[in-house]
Amino acid sequence: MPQIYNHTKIEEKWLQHWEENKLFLQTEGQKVKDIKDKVNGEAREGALGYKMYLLFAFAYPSGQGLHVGHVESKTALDILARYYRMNGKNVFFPVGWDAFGLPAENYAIKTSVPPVETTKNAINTFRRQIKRLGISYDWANELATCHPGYYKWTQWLFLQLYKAGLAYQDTGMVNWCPSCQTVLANEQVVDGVCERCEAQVIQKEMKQWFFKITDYKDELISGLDQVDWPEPTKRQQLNWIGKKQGAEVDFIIEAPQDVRFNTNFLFDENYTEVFKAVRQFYFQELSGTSVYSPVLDDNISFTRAFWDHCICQDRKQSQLLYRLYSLPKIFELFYAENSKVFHKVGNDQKKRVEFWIWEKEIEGVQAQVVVRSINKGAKHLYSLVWKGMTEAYQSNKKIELSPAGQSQQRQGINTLQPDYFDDSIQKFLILSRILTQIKLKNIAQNEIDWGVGTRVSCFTTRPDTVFGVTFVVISPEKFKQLNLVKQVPEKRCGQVEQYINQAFKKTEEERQIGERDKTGVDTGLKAINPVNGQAVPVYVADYVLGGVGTGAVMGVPAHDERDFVFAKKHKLEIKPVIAWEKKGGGCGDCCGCGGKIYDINIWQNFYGDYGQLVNSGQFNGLKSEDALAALVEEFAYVIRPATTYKLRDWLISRQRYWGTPIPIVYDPGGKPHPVKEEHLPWELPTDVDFKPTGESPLKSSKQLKARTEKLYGKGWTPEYDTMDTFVDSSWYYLRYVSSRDKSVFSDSTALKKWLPVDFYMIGPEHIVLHLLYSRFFTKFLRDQGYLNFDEPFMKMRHQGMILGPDGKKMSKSRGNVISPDDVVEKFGADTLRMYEMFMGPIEADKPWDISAVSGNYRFLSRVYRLVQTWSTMSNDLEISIHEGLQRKLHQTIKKVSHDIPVLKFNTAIAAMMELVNVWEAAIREAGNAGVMNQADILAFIKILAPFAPFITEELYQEVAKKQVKKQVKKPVEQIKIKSIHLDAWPDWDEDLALEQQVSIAVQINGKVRGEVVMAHDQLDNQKMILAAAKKVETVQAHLAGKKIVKEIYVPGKIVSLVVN
RNA sequence: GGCCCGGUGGCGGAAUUGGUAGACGCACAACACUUAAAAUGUUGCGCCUAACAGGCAUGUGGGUUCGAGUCCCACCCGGGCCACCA
Repeated sequence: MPQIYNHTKIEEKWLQHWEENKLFLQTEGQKVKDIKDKVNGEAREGALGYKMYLLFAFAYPSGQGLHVGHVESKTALDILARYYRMNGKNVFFPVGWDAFGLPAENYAIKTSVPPVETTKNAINTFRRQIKRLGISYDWANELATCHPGYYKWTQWLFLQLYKAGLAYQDTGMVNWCPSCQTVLANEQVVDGVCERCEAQVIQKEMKQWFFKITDYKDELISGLDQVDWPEPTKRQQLNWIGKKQGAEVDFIIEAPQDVRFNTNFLFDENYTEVFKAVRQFYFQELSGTSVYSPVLDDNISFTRAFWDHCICQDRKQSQLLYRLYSLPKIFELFYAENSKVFHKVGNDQKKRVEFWIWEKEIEGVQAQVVVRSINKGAKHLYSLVWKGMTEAYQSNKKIELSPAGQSQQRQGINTLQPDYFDDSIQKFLILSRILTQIKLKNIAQNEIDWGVGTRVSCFTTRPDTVFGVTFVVISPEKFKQLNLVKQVPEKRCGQVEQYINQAFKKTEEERQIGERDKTGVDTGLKAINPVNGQAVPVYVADYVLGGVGTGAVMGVPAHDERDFVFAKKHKLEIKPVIAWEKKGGGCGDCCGCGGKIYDINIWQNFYGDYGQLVNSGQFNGLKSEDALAALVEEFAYVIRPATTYKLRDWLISRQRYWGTPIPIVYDPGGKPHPVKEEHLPWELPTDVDFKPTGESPLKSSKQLKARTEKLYGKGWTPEYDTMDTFVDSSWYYLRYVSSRDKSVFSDSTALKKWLPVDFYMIGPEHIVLHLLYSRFFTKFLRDQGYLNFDEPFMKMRHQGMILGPDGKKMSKSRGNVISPDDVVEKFGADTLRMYEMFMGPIEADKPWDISAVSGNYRFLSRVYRLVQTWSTMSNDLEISIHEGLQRKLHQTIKKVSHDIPVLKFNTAIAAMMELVNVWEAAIREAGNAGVMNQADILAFIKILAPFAPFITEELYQEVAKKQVKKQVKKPVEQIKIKSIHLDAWPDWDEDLALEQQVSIAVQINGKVRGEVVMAHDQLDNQKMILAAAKKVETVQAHLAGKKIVKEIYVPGKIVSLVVN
């Protein structure tokens, strides 16, 4: 029997043996094998049940092969897998490849080697390396995203989203990397340059596919309560979704005297009348007035009855709100030059009724106003109908409408149904919300110039500072959209237009991040602050972004840093409206009391703090937190609570070859149609030119075009873009459980058995997007009836990074990359695994230290030698059980059993090292190896097994065979022993694990001066212990001549004496 | 600028979550074995001090407590993510 630890021989032997015996395949083919749950070691940390789905972050098989960073996280998860298996859990531990992606394609561009080949080679390398490490993956369900058997279902998923209206096409400016020749997501642009190649990113307009992840924004927030994830990870998800609560405040932009009236204004002669109506609309009663409509050639009366419909209990809020939100839309239809008008005659209770229907598209929404005749001559406004909404209210019932663009049917609300307003203000608020969500072009656009009245909503998180508004800033985008340029006084017109054009160019070229200059231009327009009627200047400035909030900001320089800088630069008034409590006497900086004294010349951070309202009219003295409610109560028609989100829809189109083709075909008219399901997988063609041309490489494929025309008809063209690889990796954990299934994306029985994932190990680099997208897919598939859970990953932890020996991130360019192959060759996989687990906490970043590896190699060698010695000699030995060693063993089993589930592998290994130290000392003392019996030795090997699977298997087989040989007289070669990795985890004896003698430190005035040693069953005897403590010699020396003031005894821990 | 994570011997890191700081390993030193080296084993190893005894020590400064690496306040340093987000 060899005494020398030959790692290579041992590891290769067992690797082959396990492979041949299919040791770790929990599933065979697509069927999930049922394993009887063992009773032993039942759920030590509880709550996890008997199945255990362990998932390792989907890996991209790069050409360089595995590096030591992969080894750490894979080993950690492997230890869990082996531990849970030995504890009787049904473990599912699959592996697969996120195989689509840019590196293979870039390599193809350089060398013309097809990505299929490079990817295949890379996967083979990875597979070999991983197996060599002894990772106990279930290879039967291995998958790769670039395999048609997988991406068929990625495409199927796309089609499901498309059918549900959650995949849509839109044109927009996208980030374009001129070097990679592709569209980049915002998150792939770092400081204005491409994350991958560092080329300057430019903006380009393209038609793209989007997934409507924003539909799930609220559930993506609330779902986080269900999962056990690190808090910072949850916070990052929340940050990304970026839900902000605040308020929208409406400012009315008043055109100054020299405003240019449009000559072909429709209602020139009626201007005063319209003007009057609008004034009343905002500020007064409207009933009794009428509006002349040229198309109808008649007046429309806003009768008392009309308003009666609108009135409910709380007159102040409901009526004003209604007018505010519905009337601009009605007016717009009436006055729009290009609205269509239909005339219809119908019957209502046998009476002839005439209808006039105004129809116009307003921002993609077909809006209708129906007017019907009541009496001869008089016309009565009847209803408002909006086509294209997704929800509506009829009477008091909420009704779901089919998604926009899907149905040609008219949809809408009968806003004037009296019973709609029957009971509560709540419904009214809901209605207002719906109406405000339909973005309208400004009621004062183009031809109609009201003289008053462009309404600009400003989103703010600080409605409490609304009295401090001294200017309003509108983003260039919004300014253009509202057509406010037309209202700008002539002499400023050129300046404003120039600024806006410049701002757009700036976005096009690229936004310089470093430049924080608060440029802007005074438009000469004035906005009315609704709370105090003050007219403040309106600026256009590009520090306000079109896509954020409402694209317009109320400038409160006293309490917002950016507004402050802007005000200073443009010499605008700064008006503090928040007061803070002064700490201490408020004496300035003499005593560090932090007296908060406001100075409009310097910006200080605390200006942004909450406090008490001052200079705010009737709201003075109110706390910031209470201000919104009070403001809404008073100014409901111009201030309303509002919420904004940072999250945008997910742009999935990539102008790339090596990805999943988007399953869409276009008819000769250019209209998109989904590829029929029977044509899936919609295969990626092979006859493409990889060289970048600025267009999708698939355009060069004759195969693809021919296939499309053959299946769909002449003149039909395929979609040439492929999908973002995040799409592939957002559902792979569902496919694992039945990866070979050809009939369904994932087998429902298998899903029920294994999902959701119990433990997910993932690097911190995937925290935001991968998780967000995966959660979105899970929720979508649940809503489609395919899944019965809300969150895919129940528990998640992150592995840290292994840094190079220089303490820097490993990278090829730094030349500090460590290959696991070299380490495995020199020390073996067991040592590599042990070392990486021993380096420190799994979540921390740790530098690689090759000399430290030898410590673990030494440890394994010692273990090997010890067990071998014992095994060789045990026949001739008198076994005398060593009590200290027994106790240490059971303490170690306990410690390791507790540490593994919480991933504290480093301390578990330290504990085992201690045991071996004690063990060796005991042997030295006894003079021979007979200090442990066989059961104890096997128990130790077992707890080491998850960490070092090869050496433990070897030793276990040796020792166990010996035992069998004693019982049945057979040649050793014929004895078959079950693998250690399928055997049961050892139990510990709680009594033995308990420390018999406990040393209790004695402190005097907080300093340790001695200790008393107590038997563990005496620890509750406070009197005795205090007495003993005082008798300790070293303690006595410190007590001499002093008086004991206080005596404290913390059971089992410490005695603390206070003397004077 | 915002948010997050860290700061403990020469190094990687322990510390039952408020109870004897430095487990375990590396490196280092001395010794043993050896002609010698490697390997292996034994012993030592936070700093100050000749030493006993003691004193000082967990980024800095305060605080709470019988007792603080751990809790609170202020600050310094390093790393990561986001960034003109109203």
